[in-house]
Amino acid sequence: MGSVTIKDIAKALNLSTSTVSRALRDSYEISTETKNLVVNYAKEVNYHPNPIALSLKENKSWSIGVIVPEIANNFFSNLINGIDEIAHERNYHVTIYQSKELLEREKDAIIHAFARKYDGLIISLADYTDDLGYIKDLQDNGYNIVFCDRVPDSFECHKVVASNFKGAFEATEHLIKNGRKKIAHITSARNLSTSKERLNGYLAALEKHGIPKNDDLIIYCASDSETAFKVIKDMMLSQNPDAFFTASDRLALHCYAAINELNLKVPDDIAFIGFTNLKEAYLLSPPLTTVIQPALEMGRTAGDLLINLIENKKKITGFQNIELATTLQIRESSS
Amino acid sequence: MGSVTIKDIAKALNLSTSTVSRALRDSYEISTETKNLVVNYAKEVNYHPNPIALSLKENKSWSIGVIVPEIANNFFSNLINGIDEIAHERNYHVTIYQSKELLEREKDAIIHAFARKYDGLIISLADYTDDLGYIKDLQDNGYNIVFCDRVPDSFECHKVVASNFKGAFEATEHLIKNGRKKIAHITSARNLSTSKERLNGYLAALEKHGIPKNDDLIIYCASDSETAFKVIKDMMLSQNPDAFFTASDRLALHCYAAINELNLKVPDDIAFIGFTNLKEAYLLSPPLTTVIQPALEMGRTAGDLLINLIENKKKITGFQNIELATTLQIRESSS
DNA sequence: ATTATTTATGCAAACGATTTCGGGATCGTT
DNA sequence: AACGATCCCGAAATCGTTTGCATAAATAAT
Repeated sequence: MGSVTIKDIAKALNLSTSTVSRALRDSYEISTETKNLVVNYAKEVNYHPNPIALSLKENKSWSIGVIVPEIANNFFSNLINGIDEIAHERNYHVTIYQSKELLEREKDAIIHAFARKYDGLIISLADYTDDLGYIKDLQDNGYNIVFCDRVPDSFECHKVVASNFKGAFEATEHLIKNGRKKIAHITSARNLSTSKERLNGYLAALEKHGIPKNDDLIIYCASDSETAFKVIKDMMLSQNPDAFFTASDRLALHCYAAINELNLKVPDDIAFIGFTNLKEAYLLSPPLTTVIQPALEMGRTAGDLLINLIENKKKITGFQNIELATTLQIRESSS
Repeated sequence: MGSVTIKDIAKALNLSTSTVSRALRDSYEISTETKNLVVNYAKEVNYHPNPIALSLKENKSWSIGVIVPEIANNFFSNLINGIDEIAHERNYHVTIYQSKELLEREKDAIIHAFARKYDGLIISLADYTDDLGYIKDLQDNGYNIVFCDRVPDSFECHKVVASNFKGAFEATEHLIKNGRKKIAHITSARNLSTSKERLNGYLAALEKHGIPKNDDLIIYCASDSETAFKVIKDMMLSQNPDAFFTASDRLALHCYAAINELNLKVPDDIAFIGFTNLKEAYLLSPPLTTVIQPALEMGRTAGDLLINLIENKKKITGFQNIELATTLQIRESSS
């Protein structure tokens, strides 16, 4: 509870706090004798400098914040793992916030991180985030922010993303080449950068192969998971597509569940590709073909970029815009 | 960047910092006129009090730390969700640490949390944690710690756990009642409280039904995932059990993979029960029977307990020891 | 022997906020 | 008119640390 302070040491050793402080930081102005005295005593009483006092003084916390919609999601937890690895290597601590897809919580988190003097922030935006003005203000004020995965498109910023367009394009084309003609696309909230790009990739593949766009085959399922399952099932019944391309972990599971419930056979009745990082994709029945995002690597990249920005404000000019390749992992669900 | 401070407001309004502070905290000593003046101006310039300064003064951070072995794990991320919900309700922030099953990182995290004046800590211990002395010291010093899931057994402390013994007992008995005679148990590191209790539950069920213990059917697979798969496969080949009871999410997946690779049929060749919180358990083929831990509720309980301890040091006497019921979710893998 | 220089240390301000104490107005009561 | 009460407000200490400046003692240079 009552930790030892520099003042306690000073009193015990009959020195001033300044001397103690300098001795501990190995300043040249302190005699070796005194230094040893102080250092040994500090070790003995298990002294640790109070990081809060340091933060107050230095206006720096050696911590970065990470805001994701949801932790219990393979993609995001791997992303966090990547960030965490780098942060740990470079002596930073990570504080994780969950927005739960709620603007209110996202904003709270950002304000908290800023107020707490976190040295920077990595953000993956919530579903319906529209008012990004206050984030831009922060950024314009010199606060270090790196966006990751779900990024804003209304202003310039540092971004680390997966090749969503290309990934979606390849997945769709793979389905087409396997003879599928009526490919449904289940995606997340329409304003998300990831949704848009994946949709565009999907559409581009259709167009390339002369398949007309069919709006009935595209549905947006935002964060409300309860209705997602129902909506997907309804659309299967009404439209009877011969393939599915889903845009997230969450949606892939809902689709699988819907398919199960309707007793459809994959891939005979319907082919299936997810845009997921599910650890269990290969154990599903049949094993799920999926566009894999390099979540860990994205996290590492974003973490590295952010810390470079923090330590290095001068050298990096212009906004970084890093895209990492996805890979199409073909399994049985799409053949 | 340069946030507005109370000093800035005082200067701008020609008041003292004390007056500004009091006005913002709605003190009775300040005239409504002045209050309005200050409050409006503060809003206008977007003033937020510096939580670091507050922490320094109050020796309180309104934050709690959570240490788990791994975030990318359904059980732990749900646990965290529970903690997060309660913390949010009660105006605390949560900082998550991953120990990665490493003592070194666990210790770092604890020291960091303590130094940062986090108001308390929820810990789920790493694999091989043996030296718990320094944690006990902290606890004896009055630092608030609640252990959750993986708890120490060498000293008294606040605990929130699942009914591991009972859950394992019921699962094993269920297998026995379905005619299985040679039931293997795959579990985690032997020193973990959860491993011990689940093993005991398994053994108790065997004993009750007159099945002798067979050490060849029990294997410990600690955090090293790469060998786990191989070890499990070897044991299947050499021992040819007719059922599996695994003690964690991670191990359940390795087992499923091993079964797949050996082309065994579940449940005809081998029955299977996991002790898991896999979201996808019902989509595996066949759907996985599992002992479900109330992860979210455990998190909420631990969070609540911790915050009660923090705010309320007097009233709670003695160490709390809370056990929450597991439920056996029967699906096709065990019939 | 006197002055200059080095060596080792202490004092005090600063970071941003709260809070104890005290004091100057203003008002009412007698 | 005098006294007490009430109402507003400011000065200063405090939390733990760092750091510019001052100072004392010891040594070196003249």
